[in-house]
Amino acid sequence: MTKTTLHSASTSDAVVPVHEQVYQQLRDRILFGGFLPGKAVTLRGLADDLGVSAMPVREAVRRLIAENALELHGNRRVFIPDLSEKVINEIWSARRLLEVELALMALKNLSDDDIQSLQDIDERIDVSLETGDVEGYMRGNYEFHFYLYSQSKSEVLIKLVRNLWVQFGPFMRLVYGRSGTANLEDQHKQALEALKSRDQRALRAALEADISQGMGFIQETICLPDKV
Amino acid sequence: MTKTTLHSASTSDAVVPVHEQVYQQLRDRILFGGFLPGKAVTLRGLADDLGVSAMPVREAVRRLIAENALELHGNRRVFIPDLSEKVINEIWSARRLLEVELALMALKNLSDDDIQSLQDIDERIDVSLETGDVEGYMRGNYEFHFYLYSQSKSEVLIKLVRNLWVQFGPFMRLVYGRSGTANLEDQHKQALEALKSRDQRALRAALEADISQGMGFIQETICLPDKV
DNA sequence: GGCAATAGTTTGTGATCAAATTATCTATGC
DNA sequence: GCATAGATAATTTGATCACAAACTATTGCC
Repeated sequence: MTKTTLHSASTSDAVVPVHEQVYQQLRDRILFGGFLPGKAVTLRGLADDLGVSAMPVREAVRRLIAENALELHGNRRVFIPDLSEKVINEIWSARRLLEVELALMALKNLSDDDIQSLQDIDERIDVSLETGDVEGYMRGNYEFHFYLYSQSKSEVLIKLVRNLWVQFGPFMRLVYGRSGTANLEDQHKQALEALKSRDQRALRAALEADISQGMGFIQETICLPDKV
Repeated sequence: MTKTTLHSASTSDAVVPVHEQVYQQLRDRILFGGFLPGKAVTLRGLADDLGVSAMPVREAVRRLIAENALELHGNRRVFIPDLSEKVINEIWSARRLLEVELALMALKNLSDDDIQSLQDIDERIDVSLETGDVEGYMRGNYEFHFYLYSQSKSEVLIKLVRNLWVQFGPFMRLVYGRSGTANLEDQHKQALEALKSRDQRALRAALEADISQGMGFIQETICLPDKV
């Protein structure tokens, strides 16, 4: 058990509430595979884990439930969602719909500096892939996609997409934890080429391939009967 | 096969927690125009208003903030969002993207009984339009759309769309409160015709017209300089 | 008379506590 | 040996309180 201590930053004058810090930490852990799908969490357990009282955890958890990052069952217990194949397919098509749209919108606003930034992120992803750093890869992948999407300047759509990402986050870790990062093809290279040449059709194809790779892996893992 | 199962199927006598009831009431008020855009709400105020303590309100409000139905400012105060024209346009295009997709998916599963149910809802909408019952119209409109979308069986997309509706709910009331329901054309008639004839193209056109009418009204109202 | 400092009020935040609910463990009967 | 019922432990839920930040209105000063 890792006990993390939350302390207010002494240098920053902006006081960020504890429930906000708890929210960020929990969302990060969910997004990047800190929890296993289907596992139950308790308020007191999380509170002890994070070194805070139960109250801020309550608010953060309530928020994460609303964002589909956590699931509240009829028993009043909170779970990491264990998605069915059907739901995975729904997320898959929703991602295709929304993220392609976001990427195309972003392409219009994208500067050369932005492309360079994306390339930098992608190089860090390559390093993570080589060293087998699963969490590093997941963080890099998230950063790559949302850096691109942020250039669309469409905060509304971005929030919806983030809503999807927190749902399959725990599964991504499962997939990579099982099959490793070795046989992962970096689909971002083609996306970068499409961005450089301002090719909408190629960008759409690259993104759909990238999404299909990720969600396809998840779908295969779901169908396996064995559990960890 | 003996008596009752202990742990799983005890949903019959489901006791609904107070924070859940508060959430539903507040969401309804937001969806159907019970609050004005830009207005601040207070936890104690809402608690007194609903006749409950502050704690359940805190949880419900935190949840609504996560769903973009309420807005948490840096002052830590909670507001009904006052959307800019830019955000309205983002919601507009997001609605077009998602709701057309949902309607087309629903069309595949739609039975004749479903179409009859939609027609019944639409007749109630007509009554509301004639009597100038703004809230009745808004509830009927919501019911019509989400009955249709529910037949898509895509819970994930539906949640995303509901996330959009709570955002423009307060503005709809502003629009209809200002211009009345008299000059509202019922766009659902064309949608119903398209559903009956299973015409995808016509359905898309009808839905886009319906969405454009609503969001167009909002956009016009936004641009007006006067405030209530 | 206008502006800034200040006191009083309001409000969100976090902690603590009691009651209700659910899960887990244990013992008992068949 | 297995299932069921009761007892115990763990957890959520809702209420209350203390505190700090923010807002309002007043007062005092130039």
